[in-house]
Amino acid sequence: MSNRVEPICSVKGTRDLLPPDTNLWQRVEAEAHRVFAAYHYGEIRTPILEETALFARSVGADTDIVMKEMYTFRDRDEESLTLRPEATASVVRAYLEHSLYNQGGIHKLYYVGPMFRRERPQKGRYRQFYQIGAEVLGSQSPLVDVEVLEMLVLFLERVGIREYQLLLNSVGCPKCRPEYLDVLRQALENVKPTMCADCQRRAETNPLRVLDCKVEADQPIIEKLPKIIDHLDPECRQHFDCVTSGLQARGLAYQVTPRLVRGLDYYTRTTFEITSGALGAQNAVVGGGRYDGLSEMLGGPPTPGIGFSIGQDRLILAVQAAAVLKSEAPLAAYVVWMGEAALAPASRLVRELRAQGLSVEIDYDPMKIKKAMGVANKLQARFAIIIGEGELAGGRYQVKDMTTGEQQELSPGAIASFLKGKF
RNA sequence: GUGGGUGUAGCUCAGCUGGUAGAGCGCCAGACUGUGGAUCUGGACGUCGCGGGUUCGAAUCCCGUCACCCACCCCA
Repeated sequence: MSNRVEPICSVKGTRDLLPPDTNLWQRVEAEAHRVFAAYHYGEIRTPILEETALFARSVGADTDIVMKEMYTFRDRDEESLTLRPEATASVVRAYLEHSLYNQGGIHKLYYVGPMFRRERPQKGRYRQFYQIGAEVLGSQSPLVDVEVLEMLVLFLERVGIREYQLLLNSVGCPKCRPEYLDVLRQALENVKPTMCADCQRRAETNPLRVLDCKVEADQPIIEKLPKIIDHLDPECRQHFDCVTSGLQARGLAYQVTPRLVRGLDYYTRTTFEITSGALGAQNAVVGGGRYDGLSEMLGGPPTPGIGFSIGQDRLILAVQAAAVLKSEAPLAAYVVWMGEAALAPASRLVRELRAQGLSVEIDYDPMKIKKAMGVANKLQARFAIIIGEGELAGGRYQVKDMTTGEQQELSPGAIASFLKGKF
């Protein structure tokens, strides 16, 4: 008798991804590799662990992410390390660390991997979540913004996402944003008392967040508040206009959303978000924008940048809702053998087929044919290959099409090419 | 960090006002000893999340606790 031991579960907000779901994850990632490569992006892989200061300096010391959501700990030598809550800071850090700016030109990089934020989990929100993101460093052209969005839209359509909205805004730059904030604060002074409690608080702590309020009664008030896109300086205004006209020229639909305010400090000018229905409250699938000052914040030379990150967990939810891609990993054949004498030839055939890249399964425990055919069916094998005494004697194996029920005899050497013709 | 909901078989869930557990699906076996998907028959499987309390008796009532889910917040 064994003593009962406490089972160990995955920690809160983390989860195991299992087949067949992982097949869908792989296909989404494969599509990202294809699309991004077509736009001439190269993959970057940065450490998951970074010095804490990297995020404090880039994301912003008084953002929610840095203040209360990071997994931060002291290493054995007392250094403060953090599990990355996002990847843009790491990408820029790597860009500077390897002096890529000295190579001239622009750098287009993308990444896929896990991020960590210690929030209360809910639908589409996990403590370990996955992002697929891309960054362009070294260009301040608004047409790069347009191209980034074009690539994003192509990717989403490739994975079967149709119902989405591209929300677009500009948050100005360190020159014009403070001026806007003054205007906004002044405007809020008058209407603040009529707004919800949260907004009254936000009006003090973070006026931009007021714009994001979802309380119905506050909407008419918010409508009348000054919009940042009406207070951009000439350069920012021109940049924004170039982005919108560029999107129009390429037939990309967008919606200017004055309320769209990104939560990270490093954003400048263009910001955007892509939302999808069927996602619950956490409906942002993609967030991104321009961050022209980030390099300097991290001690590098002035280097404009723009990027986005896709919430892969949320994307998968949306893909599943759209039901275009399904989780499936087709099995080409299941090999049924009867009698000890058939096992070795069956194993040889399986090895040959697999070496040809065909997905093939075999069980090594003896089974009655009825049972074995049941297994072939359960595994959804496209073909069952039957090898028994008669087949060994005749040198030809039975190959049964499990979808039609048709069966034919083939010599062992002919099976591989026959199957390959079917896939 | 705050609120609400849910924890019963591998999965989805039923179990009324307390009398110590059920269905469907799945799984195993047989009907059908070299051919799956259909049907029928039989079978295995539960610390009723965990701990405590009330009670002759708790899956059921009470308290606590943990986990998951959803929402707030924030964001991907």
